[in-house]
Amino acid sequence: MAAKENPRPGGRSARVQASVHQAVRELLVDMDRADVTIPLIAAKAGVTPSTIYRRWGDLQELLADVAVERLRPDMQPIDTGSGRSDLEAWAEQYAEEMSSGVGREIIRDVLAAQDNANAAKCCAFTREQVELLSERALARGESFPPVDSVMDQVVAPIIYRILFGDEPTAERVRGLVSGVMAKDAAVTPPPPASERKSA
Amino acid sequence: MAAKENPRPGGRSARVQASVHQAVRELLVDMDRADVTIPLIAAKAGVTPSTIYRRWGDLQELLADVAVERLRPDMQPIDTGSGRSDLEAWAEQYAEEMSSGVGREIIRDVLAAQDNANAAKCCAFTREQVELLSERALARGESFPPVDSVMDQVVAPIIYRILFGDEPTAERVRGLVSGVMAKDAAVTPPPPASERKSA
DNA sequence: CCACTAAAAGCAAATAATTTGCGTTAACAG
DNA sequence: CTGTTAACGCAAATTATTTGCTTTTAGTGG
Repeated sequence: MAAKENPRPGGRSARVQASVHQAVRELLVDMDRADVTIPLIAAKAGVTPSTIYRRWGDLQELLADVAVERLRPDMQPIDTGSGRSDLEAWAEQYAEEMSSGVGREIIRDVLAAQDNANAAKCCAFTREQVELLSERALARGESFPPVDSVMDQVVAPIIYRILFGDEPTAERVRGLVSGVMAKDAAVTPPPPASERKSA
Repeated sequence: MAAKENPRPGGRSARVQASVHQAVRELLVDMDRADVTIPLIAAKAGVTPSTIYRRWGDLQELLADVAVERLRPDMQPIDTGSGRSDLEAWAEQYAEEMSSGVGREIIRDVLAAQDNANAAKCCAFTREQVELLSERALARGESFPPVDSVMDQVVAPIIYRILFGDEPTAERVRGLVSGVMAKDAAVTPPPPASERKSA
């Protein structure tokens, strides 16, 4: 049971949550993850440890809660003109962010928690980004592989390699993209095309 | 720093390790993971807690150490007659084992540890199995996709889905296999073929 | 605007886990 | 067989976690 979304969204409760989250983020900047403890976080956030224990349960849940926020995409994928190069650009940036030291730790924090709601959420964030790319491409009248295929054949391999100790290079990422474009573009040829203007 | 491979393989040290591992496995059978503690394990294993702390560092490392052993393949992939159906059979079984409750927990334990040597090891186990399938197929004179492709396009999506909260169905697994066979079989057409008999 | 209610926070005592110093055991080398 | 040292056991010291109770305060209805 991680922190609920909005048990009491007003005032104090929200302030405590924000303060604790910020304390965690700040501590993680210049400390090893293994040295971060709940009493430490509590002291820095100006709350009592029992508040954190009652609300988050344990350190892993708290870290997962903080981590998932950092995984929330902060901007739209850049528009490069074509679906394929949009996907390439997005995937390369995604791989780079995720394979950085910070990225790896964030992923690990999300996955280490008992509660996998956070993991699902983080996966959903990624999927939304891919859906956005897809919609953009289809709106242009281009073909684009099914979102599931992109998740399976581009996102999954990137994350798998990161988790299991290997770093995906930009070149390899391009290879993944090229694989999914080659295979599934044929499966989904220009569908409805433009659906609002030329009706 | 997880337990070293063989710091002093003889007698006592090995006995302690075996005893601790077994205690962990037994406890995990009928307890929630969140309730398993090091003092508990120590008591069951008949060692003092400080021994465990000194050797493994913390609970997560110990769990990861135990988990990776359970991930070691215990048998050869079954031989069904063709590379494709071998891969299909293997992948389905792999997906099933990994997506069971136990399987998920094991994967999580491996990934949650700071030390990612265990994760790498577990990935290597899987890769070895795939390599075995590949060698078998090539020895038969069949084509078979590159091992990396299978890891990226079959293994990675299975694990990704499991980790992020979604269960890969047998049908989907077959789809993944069929994807990798279709795409990469062409890239690797019957190579050396049979290399020992007809030379 | 003023109670009322209950969720969330604070505080402090009790319990449990972790760390650490030091003496002991036992694997391995010579 | 003896010396050396890694690994273990024990127990005290430290630190983290849980818990009962009190206080604060957001949300609600008079």
